[in-house]
Amino acid sequence: MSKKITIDNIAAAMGVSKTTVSRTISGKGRISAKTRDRILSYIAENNYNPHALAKGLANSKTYNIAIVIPEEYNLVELPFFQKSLMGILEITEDADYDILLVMVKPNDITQLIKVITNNKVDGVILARTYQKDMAAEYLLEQKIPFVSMGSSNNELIAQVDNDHQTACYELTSLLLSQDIKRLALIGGDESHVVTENRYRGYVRAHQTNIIPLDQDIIYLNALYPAYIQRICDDLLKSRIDGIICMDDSICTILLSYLKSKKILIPEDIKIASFYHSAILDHNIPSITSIKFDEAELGRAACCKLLDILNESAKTPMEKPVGQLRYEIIIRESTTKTSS
Amino acid sequence: MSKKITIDNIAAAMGVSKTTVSRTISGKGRISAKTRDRILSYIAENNYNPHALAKGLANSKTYNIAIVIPEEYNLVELPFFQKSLMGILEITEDADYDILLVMVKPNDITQLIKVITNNKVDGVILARTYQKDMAAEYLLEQKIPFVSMGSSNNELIAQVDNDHQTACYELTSLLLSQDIKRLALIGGDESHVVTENRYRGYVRAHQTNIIPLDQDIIYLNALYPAYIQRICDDLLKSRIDGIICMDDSICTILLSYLKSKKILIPEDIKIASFYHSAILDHNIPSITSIKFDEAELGRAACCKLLDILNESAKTPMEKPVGQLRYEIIIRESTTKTSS
DNA sequence: CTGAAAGCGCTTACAG
DNA sequence: CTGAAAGCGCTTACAG
Repeated sequence: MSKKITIDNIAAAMGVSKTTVSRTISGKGRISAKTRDRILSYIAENNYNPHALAKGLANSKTYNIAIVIPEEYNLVELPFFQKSLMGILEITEDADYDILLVMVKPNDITQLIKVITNNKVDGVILARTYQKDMAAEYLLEQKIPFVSMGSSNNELIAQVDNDHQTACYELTSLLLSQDIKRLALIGGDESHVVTENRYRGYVRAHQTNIIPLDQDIIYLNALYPAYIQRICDDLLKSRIDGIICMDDSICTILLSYLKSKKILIPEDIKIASFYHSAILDHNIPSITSIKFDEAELGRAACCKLLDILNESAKTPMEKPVGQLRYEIIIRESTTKTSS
Repeated sequence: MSKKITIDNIAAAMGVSKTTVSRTISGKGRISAKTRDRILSYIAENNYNPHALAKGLANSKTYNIAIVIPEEYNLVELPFFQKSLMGILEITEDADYDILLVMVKPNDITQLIKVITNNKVDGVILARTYQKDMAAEYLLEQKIPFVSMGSSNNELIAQVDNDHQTACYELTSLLLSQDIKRLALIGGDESHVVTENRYRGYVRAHQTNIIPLDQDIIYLNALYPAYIQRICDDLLKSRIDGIICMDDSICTILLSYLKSKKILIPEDIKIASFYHSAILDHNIPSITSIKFDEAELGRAACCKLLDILNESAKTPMEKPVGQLRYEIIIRESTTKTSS
């Protein structure tokens, strides 16, 4: 189309200085209503758009936010990432910021460092937190504003999260109170803070319900199908009544394996899981699970970061994010059989 | 940490002009080996990193690529998007570019326009193509380099795709040759180019196998569960032998409904689908499906765009992307029952 | 209310 | 081989 129009062009066409043009655009400083309106209408007609780079260079901002995602999302089909990302995008739609995607590996945050040292972003959202989190440490050290989705043990880190501990507490209590006394737990990566939180909820529920905890039916780091199957073999020998899976990926593998072993659910064993995903809900029998609003989590994280970024300049309006809720969806897999 | 170091600082410290520093960094123009090495080692020690914005402003590049994803990914749990995104990120890791995420709605590409007019990106990857594609038309008109993942009917558009037509042709032929003569087809959004391509493969397979086509057992635009169930009711009356689903989302809904109707698979009806996802593979019975390498698709798209972006400057090296293959995974849902 | 000028950090003809 | 200078498009004290 027509040539890219700049603030200089406008100034020349209007017979004013570019200072004036810049000011009417930014709304800073007093401009006579008359010249302002003239300039504004000229801008509208010739549909001028500021050059983000130049603007950014002048006030050392990039108007970009990085979302850091672990490479492991490559392997699993969990919709968590996609849904929370959509929530983040909803927020940035109306903000001045755009989203830059950065992928990091377990012990390799070079991509994040690259993006930070090249000054490509103003702030960062961490899509997952680890007990010992290289990315978080680096950002803290560099004094880059960031918020993490998922809890961190470090209080210096701005964070948003669903209450996984209470969620797991409630789910566990619910099952224990249904006469499922020997309730196993299979969890994922122990280095994830979220794994620890769920574990704690499970423990707490046993204490409250005065049911002894059996460490032999608690398995963490169940990351590979083969290991999950071995766990399953062990559990079958342990005469358990039920199993809580910490995510739908674990649960899916478990379900296939149990079916191959002709174990009936819920007759022989009750099953419950985290994440109310399609794969669990369409399963026969459908699986009791905890449902989080991932998009809401993304929205909350993004709002929080925007608040931090604007804090210095504008009034710290700290939009209260509200408690992020969850829901326990009861399905066939934990329902008493009518026999 | 230490203050951000600039080209000016280096020049001062080294007693040379910033021209010289800039040149040794970019490698353009002749510099004496001696001063070059001095500067280079100084840079390494004080770990200097160029300011991307300033660099970009000077040579009017942003070093960003936009990935445009449709909002509808919000609704479905298809791992397609996530996997192809990971492929794209793999490529940009070693390139100078970063990935900016842009979400568009069916009839609203304002976010894309915003990113383009604000000069935030140098090129674009379209994650989905439509028969009439607002985004593609806009980019063509603005002369922004872009490539689409998925086929387009417009030859002016750089595109990468799996061969969905041949894939559907082969799958259909395979089933027809197994004595599944009345083979229904349930497809998604007709405005997607990919839907048309699969449909054509289905038709072509009937012609080749000299089996009459029955339009009454072909359903497109099966976008909502309720509609899919109604289709299913119709099909059950039509005495069909098998059904091909154009995606795993449709297939999942179909499977639940068929189970609720006590229809046995594969005994009563054979089922096959596109997308070899966990949900179909873990289903009992497991579902025959076509497997694509989504990460490879992302990689190919990204390489192609990088080629286009570099074409003007460097030598057009047009890395040949190679045919993107697919695989038909035969599972229980189409296997002859031994009765 | 308005403008001339310097500056953000880099690049690149042009002239030695 | 090297440098002074102008420029990318915007912002913002400073001075009217």
